[in-house]
Amino acid sequence: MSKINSIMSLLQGCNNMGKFQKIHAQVLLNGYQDDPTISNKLLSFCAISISGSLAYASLLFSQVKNPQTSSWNSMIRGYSQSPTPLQAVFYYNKMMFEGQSRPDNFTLSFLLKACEKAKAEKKCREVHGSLIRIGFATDVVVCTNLVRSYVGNGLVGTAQMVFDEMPERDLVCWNSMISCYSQAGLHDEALNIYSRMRNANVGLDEFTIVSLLSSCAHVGALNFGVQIQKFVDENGFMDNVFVGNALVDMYAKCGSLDWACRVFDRMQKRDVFSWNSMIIGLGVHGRGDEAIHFFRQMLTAGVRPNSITFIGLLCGCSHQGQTEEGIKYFHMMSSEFNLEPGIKHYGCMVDMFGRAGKLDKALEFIGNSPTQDDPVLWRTLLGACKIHRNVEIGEEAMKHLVQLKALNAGDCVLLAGIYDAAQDQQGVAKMRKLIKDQGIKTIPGWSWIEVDNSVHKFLVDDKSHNDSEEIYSKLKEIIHRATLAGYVVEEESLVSVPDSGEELYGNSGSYHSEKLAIAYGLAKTSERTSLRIVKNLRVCRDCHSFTKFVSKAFNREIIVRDRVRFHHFKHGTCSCKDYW
DNA sequence: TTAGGGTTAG
Repeated sequence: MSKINSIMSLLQGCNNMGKFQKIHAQVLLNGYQDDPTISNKLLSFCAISISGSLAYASLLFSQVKNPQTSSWNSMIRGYSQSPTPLQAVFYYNKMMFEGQSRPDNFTLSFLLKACEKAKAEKKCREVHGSLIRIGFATDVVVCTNLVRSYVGNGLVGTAQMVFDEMPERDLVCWNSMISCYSQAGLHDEALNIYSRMRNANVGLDEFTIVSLLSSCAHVGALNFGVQIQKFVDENGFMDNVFVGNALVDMYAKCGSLDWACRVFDRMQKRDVFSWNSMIIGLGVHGRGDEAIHFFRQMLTAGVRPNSITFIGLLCGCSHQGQTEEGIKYFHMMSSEFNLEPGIKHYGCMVDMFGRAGKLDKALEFIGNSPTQDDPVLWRTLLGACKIHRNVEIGEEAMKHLVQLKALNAGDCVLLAGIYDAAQDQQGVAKMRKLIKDQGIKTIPGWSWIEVDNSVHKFLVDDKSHNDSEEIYSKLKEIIHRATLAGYVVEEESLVSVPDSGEELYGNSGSYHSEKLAIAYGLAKTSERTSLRIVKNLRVCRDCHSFTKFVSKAFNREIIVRDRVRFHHFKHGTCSCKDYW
């Protein structure tokens, strides 16, 4: 074996910098440092392998005379994966400036990865221009990287355009587009891309399935999720832990905890994602004690919890009013698992004490949190003040929201409700004026329901649906039957913003989106079918009471997922026991 | 003998 070959084989087996430095010394001793094969190999080990060192790679690179494209690629690739991806852009600029070597398809792929990670939008556009000029606009891998880089920089529309113009799209490319939409929270779009993908005959694999299931989970598309599970079983994809986890999460988020459990039990291998999905699922369904039971099993199985596990646990304790347990797990995070509670864990605690009526304790937790500048904590407290009709602490929370310039219409509506309960009409008027004068934006409320594999979305007083007439006449019948069963309209807050088209609590005379979704569901599904509704805001008291009576009058189970938890309505009662 | 895709919170 020649000396060069023996050095190459030593490098092949190298797995730490100590060994590497010895090999490097041999290279220098034999004067092989300018051999392109050797120098490339040295560089790629330092720049790319897990046990390498980018600082050492930079040093080596500075000693290479006239580096070849592959050497530049090693540096650009190495930095694109590092915590300082902008350095990759720096090396690319240097490469172009020196002009000795030309970038190839690999250079551009690594560079686009760096632009995605570094949030270098301008550079991403520039690379787009370059790759067209150099002739890589037809390279499916380079273009897939371009699409991802645009999405990573928030330019979803441009990414879609690049995708649409690609002359050839393979399975990975389609999967990328779906996962980009799914990760950007654009779940309708992710599901729509899939229907286009089916026509393209590229097939689908585990990656496709995982992204699709994640989108199904977010929009509550249970029927579609069930179809995917059939496909999973037929193709033996259950062995894949990602697929199993995504199925568990989909069922839990679609309100089917029994099915989530069944999938969980069938899984050959479970990781922290599998356990977290179950714990969070149980927590948001208000089954905190079962979440704790799963947590104990998780520890017995030797799986280490992470900070998300504790969000699930604390959320479960909060919805079940178990403050003592909640405090225990909050402290356990740091004392037993070396996990520092983050702002979201403090948020769970504020919510937990707030719901339980321990408003002083909630206030104390905000004071102890890592930052008091988070509007979410104050908003949570304000919500609790609404439940417990506490004007003084409510005003305190409001004061902080104003100071943080984070006030929204929902906050004003909450405080108006608190004033209203205290029969302080001046306070109510003050809030109404605040919304109007400051032009505070409201979040449109909507609900959706999946019937026959398609999702139907409703806004407040929505008349845009094709079956609108039928929906409204059904709603009249439902209100009549619910009233016979004991339903009485609950007018809550007197705040309303006329003509805003927004859904605000107690906007008397109008129909909240979930009522329209329920009417559609009852009109279009057969008797005894459960209705599953997803809502982007919290359910108001009136709709909550309405849904209870509808479940009784029509003998239907109605499962509503609101912004923070699940409500299972059956025989006139709700699983949250009116504690929400 | 160098490239592109996946899950939990928010």
